[in-house]
Amino acid sequence: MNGIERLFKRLYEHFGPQYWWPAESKFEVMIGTILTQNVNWKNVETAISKLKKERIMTPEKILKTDDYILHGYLRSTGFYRQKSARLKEISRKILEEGSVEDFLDADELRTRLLGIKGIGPETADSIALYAGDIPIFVVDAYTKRILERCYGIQGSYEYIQDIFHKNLPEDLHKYQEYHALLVKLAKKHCKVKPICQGCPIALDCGFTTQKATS
DNA sequence: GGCCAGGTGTAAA
DNA sequence: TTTACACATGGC
Repeated sequence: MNGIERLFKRLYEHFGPQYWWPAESKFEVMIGTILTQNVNWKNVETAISKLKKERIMTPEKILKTDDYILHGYLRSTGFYRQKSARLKEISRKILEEGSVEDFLDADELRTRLLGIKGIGPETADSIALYAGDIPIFVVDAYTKRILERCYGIQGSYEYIQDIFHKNLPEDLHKYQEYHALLVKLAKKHCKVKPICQGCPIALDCGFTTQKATS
């Protein structure tokens, strides 16, 4: 068992399954991946609740909603002007394909997603993994932080992603759980400051018991 | 009051 | 190819 598999095993044994992505529909997953860009998930939940309460959690309704109104619903997620435009753009692309299912089932999902303004590698992979059921590893800021602290590994998005792809069997549910578990660990024990406080995973690294230096 | 949060696009070095 | 910056709100 390699280090990447060992890390997964320890995370899973400690935290248990996370059952990600937290959403009631594939479209809601897609909306969530865009709204959570560089923003606390709590702020995203507020906005998603409003979209559901107003019954506009569909591509058709999003497109029909006035920009000014949509801005109000998305305000808590920050960058709300950009994000309103991005939700409308992906809704438009979905309807061009027919439906959410058609959009997700068509060929070259990741490539098509990356062609949409406002969707970068992490958002594209999150949609592919959690809505498209395609086994591709999602790399986020938490993943990079944990790898750097625990293993001294740094690199581009693709470099980090390759490490997971090369060290894990291609397994949709394992990829889904692994990413969720990394987020769980980082939120609880791998904050920016203080670093790695009370990490329960006992990784083979020099940081797990180190106290904050500033 | 300052730091941080499940990024991305654009422009300049 | 890398770096700097804008985008913006809310929790702690």
